[in-house]
Amino acid sequence: MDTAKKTRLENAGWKVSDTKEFLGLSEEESIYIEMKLDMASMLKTERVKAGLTQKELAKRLGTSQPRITKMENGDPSVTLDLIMKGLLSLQIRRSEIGRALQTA
Amino acid sequence: MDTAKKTRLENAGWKVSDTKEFLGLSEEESIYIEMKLDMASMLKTERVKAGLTQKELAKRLGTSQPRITKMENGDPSVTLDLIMKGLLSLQIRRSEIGRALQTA
DNA sequence: AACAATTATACCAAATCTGATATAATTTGA
DNA sequence: TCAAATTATATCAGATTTGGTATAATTGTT
Repeated sequence: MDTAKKTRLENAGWKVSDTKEFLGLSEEESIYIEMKLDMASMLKTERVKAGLTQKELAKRLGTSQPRITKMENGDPSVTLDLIMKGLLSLQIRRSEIGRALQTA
Repeated sequence: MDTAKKTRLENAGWKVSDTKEFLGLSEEESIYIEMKLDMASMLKTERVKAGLTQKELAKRLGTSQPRITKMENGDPSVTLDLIMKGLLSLQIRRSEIGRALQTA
């Protein structure tokens, strides 16, 4: 089941409650995905806070701008590893990451 | 990161970037690796605490016992994603993971 | 010591992830 | 509005990660 279908349903007026219920994921799977999505949006927040464009962050990380888009949007083709490296390249401290994970 | 540590990591299978990049990114790289190693040993600690063998955890996670070994020992061929999934499969809460990241 | 149970190492094919490129869509500013 | 800047989508080859299997090493028990 894919994102396109979810979007289609939503555009048709369906209110899809949450990722877990929709995809029929296990509890662990959904927590994992939410963790990743939260870290992804943290990356975007912090990049903007730092006044950088995706292109600039891409250069700093040694990757391409399109990949930054994927990272920030929680694309499934992006690992938590890559997102963490992105956060660290923005000088976000490990303690901040931990706190975000804890409270999010 | 000093040369001894770099050598130690390389001998353990970690590929540390070349000198130029090494100078610029060493801090982030080492924090990332330490994060992963800490999560890895947390996985081992929690598995043992739960009274499970690697084989049992492997079955629960849908993988093989040898991969659990790699996960617990922080083998470079294991992503943070996989380690997180392991922790979650042990019913470790996200908040605990966050706290561990924060304080470790 | 001998045996069983557990953990670690080596290797592989298949699946997934990555950076790159091209280009489309959107946002921003004059 | 219009052009420039920024962000998003599509595609792909190469690299990395994955689960599986075989087996070696270690640990624990009698």
